[in-house]
Amino acid sequence: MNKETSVRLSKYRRIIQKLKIMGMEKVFSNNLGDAIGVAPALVRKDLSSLKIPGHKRGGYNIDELISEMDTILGKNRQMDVIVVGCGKLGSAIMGHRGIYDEGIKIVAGFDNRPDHVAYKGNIPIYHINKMEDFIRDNNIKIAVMAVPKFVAADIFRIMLDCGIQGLLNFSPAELKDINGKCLVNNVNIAIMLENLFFYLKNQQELDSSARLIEENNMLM
Amino acid sequence: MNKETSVRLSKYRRIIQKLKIMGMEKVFSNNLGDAIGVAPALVRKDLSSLKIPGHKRGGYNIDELISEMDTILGKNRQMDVIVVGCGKLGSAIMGHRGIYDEGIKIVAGFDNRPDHVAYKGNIPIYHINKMEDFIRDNNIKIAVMAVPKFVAADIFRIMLDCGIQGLLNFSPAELKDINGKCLVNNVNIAIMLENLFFYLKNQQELDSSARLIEENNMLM
DNA sequence: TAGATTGTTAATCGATTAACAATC
DNA sequence: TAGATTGTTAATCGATTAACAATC
Repeated sequence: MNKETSVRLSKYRRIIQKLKIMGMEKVFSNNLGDAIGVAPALVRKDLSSLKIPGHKRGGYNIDELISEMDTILGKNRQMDVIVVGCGKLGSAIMGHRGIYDEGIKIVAGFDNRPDHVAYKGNIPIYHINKMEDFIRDNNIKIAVMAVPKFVAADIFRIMLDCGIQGLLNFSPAELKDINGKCLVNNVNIAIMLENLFFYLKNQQELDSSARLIEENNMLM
Repeated sequence: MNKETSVRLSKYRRIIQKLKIMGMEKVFSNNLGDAIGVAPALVRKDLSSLKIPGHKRGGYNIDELISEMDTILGKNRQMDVIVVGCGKLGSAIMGHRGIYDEGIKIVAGFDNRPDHVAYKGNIPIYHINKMEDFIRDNNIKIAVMAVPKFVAADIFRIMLDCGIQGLLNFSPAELKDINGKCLVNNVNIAIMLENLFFYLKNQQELDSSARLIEENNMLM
């Protein structure tokens, strides 16, 4: 299963959950396809690759679907993460409502000045030099990083050493594990904004040339 | 140009900038290809689609490249954005170093309680009901949203009305402009973390079955 | 039964890469 | 000149979709 497929599954799950809350009991591949904007055939393919059976003419049973998916996706296990770097951004993430709602638990924060962090809440904050032991002792697999650019690579190296396998990186440094043991999701806010500007600029150019063509056509 | 291409161009630009700082004067398609992990042919295709000429045997001139790209990508224009929702996350974004470094300027923040926001800095904070006029008066095209889930859709609608064309959305609501006038980048931290867990779980499964196959092979 | 929907195979599509002539 | 690199065309690849037999 590739990353795209995994993301699609998570979308299906979210939609099915909503349908269940609405009181529905079954769902068809075309419902799910419409909802996330893919062909029904792809939905069927995804589900059949997970060995989740549908019923000819009867679609997929929602309860069955949820329980199968939760098992396969590990959603009913504990999802513990740590936040490394508890400045403004790290603190904001620690208090982020959406994470809590999704059933993910932030079990600790780490900072080089644990007494000075902005975050006030129930998550313990430790000194960064406690991180390595904590990760090993608590078998943490996934971390969020929100540290200044110049320390990001060093901290990442330590994380790799103690077996972190997934990282959501908000620091402006582009991180990558060349050994492929750790999947990194770089969330570079500045680059994302820049890309919006780039894309927009380009669209405008396309628009204006489209307009020109349109005008030319009208002359002909 | 599609979004992927636009993202690639922005990566080229970043690398070229670094090469320039290192004192280099030219670069070849295979250098850029290696750096971002694509075939040199794709680099040449991208650049030639922008009408940036290379020199047979001489590669691409770095100064030429930067100035062409900056013009085409609009990097030398002013890049003004607003931040809507100045809670912890919005405030953190307003003070984010990476955005400043990239030359993007956050010109205003908006909140329903402008007197209570955590952010302390030089960016003016206005009441959310001033947003519409501000966007129109200052011709703002791109916004960052960091509001609670339940108000996201309403605020988005107002933004669309006053012509916002790009949105970086940190609220947990999945936003989309059905008319395609506004490109939305949904950054859902919880979903990103969840996907890391999903992907990881799946990898482990694959790993363990790979190990089984491996072991079986050794027996044969 | 007729109609609807799954599960799967073959066709399509778009994006990337390989290959190579042009040429510096 | 020989060698290297671009610019572009054709081939490849992977992912998505269309189509359809199976069957409830």
